[in-house]
Amino acid sequence: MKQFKEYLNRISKIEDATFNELQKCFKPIKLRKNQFFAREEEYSKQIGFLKKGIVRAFFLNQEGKEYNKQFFVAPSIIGAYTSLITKQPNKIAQQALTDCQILVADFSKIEALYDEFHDLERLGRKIAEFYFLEKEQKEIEMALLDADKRYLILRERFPTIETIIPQYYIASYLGISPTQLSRIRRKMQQS
Amino acid sequence: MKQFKEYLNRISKIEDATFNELQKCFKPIKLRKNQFFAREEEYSKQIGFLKKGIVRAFFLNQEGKEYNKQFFVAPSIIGAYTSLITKQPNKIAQQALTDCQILVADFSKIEALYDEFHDLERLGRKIAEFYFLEKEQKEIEMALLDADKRYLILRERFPTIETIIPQYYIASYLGISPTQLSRIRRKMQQS
DNA sequence: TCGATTCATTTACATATGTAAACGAATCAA
DNA sequence: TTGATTCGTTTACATATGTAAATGAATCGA
Repeated sequence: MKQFKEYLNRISKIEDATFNELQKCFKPIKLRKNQFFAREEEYSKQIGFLKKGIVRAFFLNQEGKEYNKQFFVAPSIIGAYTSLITKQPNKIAQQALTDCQILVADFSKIEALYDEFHDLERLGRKIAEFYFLEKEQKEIEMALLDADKRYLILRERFPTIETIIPQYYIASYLGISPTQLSRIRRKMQQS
Repeated sequence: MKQFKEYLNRISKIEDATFNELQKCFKPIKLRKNQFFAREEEYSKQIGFLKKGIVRAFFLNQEGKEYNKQFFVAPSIIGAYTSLITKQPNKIAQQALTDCQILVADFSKIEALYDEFHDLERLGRKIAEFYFLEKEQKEIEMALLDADKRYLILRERFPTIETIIPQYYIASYLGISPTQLSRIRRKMQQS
């Protein structure tokens, strides 16, 4: 729990009393590689704090092909945020890419605490803002940079990720085919 | 101000006392077509409520070519949100595409009110969440749909927009060249 | 009214990228 | 150890899309 508290505190100061209430909502679980934290079509109820491991978020197009939207590398908050907020069916699956340790809570319980603890509401605001910033950052990268550069950025940001997950996941994250990623990798080796 | 209050109330209930304090921060301004609400490289200070008109958000790539990121159609909140949150220089310009009526406030004044008014903090959270949802929606559209379908969606969402702004702005929003948009339009006329 | 400007379209061409299939290396399980 | 499986790469080919330039229509200002 210490790791969790520090993680939250770095986002927004949280009082001890607040964290005490908050932590009561969370329980540790383990996820094996390839198990799911959130599934498509379900109404998501749970939010998690990823203590250890890597999780991918992905969705499927009409032909059933996967598009990897995001990688969560611990420490990170995970969960089908959009489904939790909108109470609509989840479009985005989240799956463990490695064995994971996670603290899990019912999101409704946390929402119920917002009324009582203003600093928790503030934390919620900061997290939403942070999610927004991440999205905008990716939007700009997708619009401004070609796949070569996005690949380099990904490798800088998560140097270990390539040793852990297959190339075709990375290609999908970059929005290109595995063939194209292979071409990019070859070109980069030559120079 | 009524329109503004109703707009906010639809996002999150706001008490009269809170709104009274809040509205003191805002002043009406007008923007002529092509004038800027936010500029690149500046440290943004102001947030706005767009009462009337259309504003585009865009940024430039290395060659100085514009990419239209978003269209704000009244009623809407505008402002360089990322710069306001991070206090970093703004990367995204916002420019009036039509004559506009806007309520403007110093963002720092609003942030100062967060401490006092819990319901305002909640509103801030909801707005951040809403921004996030919008971004995720666009991310999914960009990843899953080809330009043809994204074009149709844009036309459904803003039926008037094509009569107001040039095609090459729309092409840029869709992430394609004007040539390609023209090809798509021709194909759609034929069928 | 007339010339200039803006803008959508079109054409020709080059290129980037996807798809499908084959191949081979590495890994894994029996 | 061996056969199967997974996965990255490569090849061949088709196609989508960008760029550059020309054209023509519409609009605007003097």
